[in-house]
Amino acid sequence: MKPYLRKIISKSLNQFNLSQKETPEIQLEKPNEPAHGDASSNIAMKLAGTLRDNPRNIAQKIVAGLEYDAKKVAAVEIAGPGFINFRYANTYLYDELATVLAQHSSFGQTDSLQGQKILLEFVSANPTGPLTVGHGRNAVLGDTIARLLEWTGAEVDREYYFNNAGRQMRVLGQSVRARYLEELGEDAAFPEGGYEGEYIKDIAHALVEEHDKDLADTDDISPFKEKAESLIFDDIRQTLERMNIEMNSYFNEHELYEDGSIDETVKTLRKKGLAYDKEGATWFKTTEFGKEQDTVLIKSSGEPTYRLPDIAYHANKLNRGYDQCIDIFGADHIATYPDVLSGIKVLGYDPEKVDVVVYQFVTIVKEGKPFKMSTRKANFITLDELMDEVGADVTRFFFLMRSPNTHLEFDIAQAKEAGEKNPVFYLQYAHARIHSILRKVEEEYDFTDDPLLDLLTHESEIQLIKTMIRFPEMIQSAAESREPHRLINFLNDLASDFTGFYHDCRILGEEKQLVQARATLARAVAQVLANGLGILGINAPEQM
RNA sequence: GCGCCCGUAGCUCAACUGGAUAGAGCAACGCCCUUCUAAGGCGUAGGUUACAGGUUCGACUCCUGUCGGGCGUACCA
Repeated sequence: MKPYLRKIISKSLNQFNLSQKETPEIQLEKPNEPAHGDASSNIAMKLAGTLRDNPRNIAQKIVAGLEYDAKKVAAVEIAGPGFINFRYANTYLYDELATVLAQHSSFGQTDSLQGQKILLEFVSANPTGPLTVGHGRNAVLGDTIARLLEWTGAEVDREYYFNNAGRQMRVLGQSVRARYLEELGEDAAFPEGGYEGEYIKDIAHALVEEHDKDLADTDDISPFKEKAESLIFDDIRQTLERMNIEMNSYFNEHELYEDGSIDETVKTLRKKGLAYDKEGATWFKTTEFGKEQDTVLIKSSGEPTYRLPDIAYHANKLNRGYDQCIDIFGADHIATYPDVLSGIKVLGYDPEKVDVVVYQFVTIVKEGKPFKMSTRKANFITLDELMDEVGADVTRFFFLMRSPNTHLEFDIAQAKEAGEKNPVFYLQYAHARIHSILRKVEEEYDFTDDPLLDLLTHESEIQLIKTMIRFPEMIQSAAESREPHRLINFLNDLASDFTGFYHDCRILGEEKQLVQARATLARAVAQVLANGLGILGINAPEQM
């Protein structure tokens, strides 16, 4: 509908003989006041400056020049300082309702990103411990954005990037070794800053079962490290699967060393004069890109910092032919990605193709107090524990409810009592309730003719249809802005409008044709709820 | 110190990216189950959108400053 309105407005604007430059973008929005119609344009106000005329006069002229199809638009009004308000015709609403049913499980899909290949990198937690509630926001956000992009036509690959070398993993190996020796009854000094979690003991135990005492005398920590990595990764994969997340690939940072791209990256940076040696380390001249200080790429120990492989990794991704690469980062990485963008630009790639979604931290509230998590200190709540308590649906919903850009407060106690009052149930309940009604309708009626949708004239029915048909537009905006919470807000509105309809309009027991029309409407709503919940990765049960 | 993000109802958060009278959910209070699921609905109360300026037809949204919180500013990831 909006494209149609834009078209007719644009046509009417021809009367002013505006140049390309003078023609503002025609914005249409849904007024929050129903009295202001179904769509509203501020175009007259935008033009007031260039046309040097009163906005209401301009609006008059635009409206006078509008040619529209009465089957789509019922009325056009001028209101307030110069808004042009459109009211949709019911025939248009019935057509759209029919479209929902015709497209069923694909209603809401668009082709705006058709042909685009996107690589979405997320989670990317190193295998040093189980996924915690802190990782949850990243995981769920990434997966849901991927789903949104798929609904707008893109082909999305989900990738998990990790690094199994370096100091962290060394300490992990040492921690496992200490627990291993401990279990064998030998004296073992636990490494300073080691990983204290119970899961380390489980790994050690597995090693004892597998190798008995054979590893006790070796100084090599790699068997400990490798076992830890493999068991922890098994656990991570399982957690992700439970959350309805499936990765297409796991990318080991190590590959970048093996294929020489790390060396290549440094070489190129040097050649461009953007990398140099100082005090035994290799530095990246980030001051050239507006940073206050240069940053270290390779430490004097010879070990690269994470920035270097990060740059090489992004080059690698773009090299694989993706039109766009999206990263999901926590706020703590905010300072690093400008360096990555600078780096790949130097390497000859288009930084515009890299998009970073930064989400703010999750504050865990436990027993009414903020709770600081640390994987190392074993101060954490795992995603598995959370899902044991509230299930995967609530877990996903909780992380998606809020804008990525705000701090998310996660109250453990509140999440636990979620069975009673969690908002996700409101959506699932509406869906289940519709199916319950539809089951009864099927039992009692046998329809042979097509439904007469124009019997749907009640205010609640019209309202419900209007909300429902905004679905594709919502997906579009949620995908573009990478803000899944918009979809949740929309589904809440839809469920709420359905409940209004449910109270105002009975289905069972009415005259047969009306039963059919209303059941058809209800079916369409259930379809949209199911599609929306599907994008969120949440179940849409037919019974609760 | 500097950079990024945030500050909206008692609490947790929305507000279609500059639109018309700032909305939900919890919590509080008062109603509504012989009618398709009360995991629901209706109503009441709750606000100087942190504060002070500015930009314009119009500001929660943009610009400047102040205060408060988070994150970063590492030869840690």
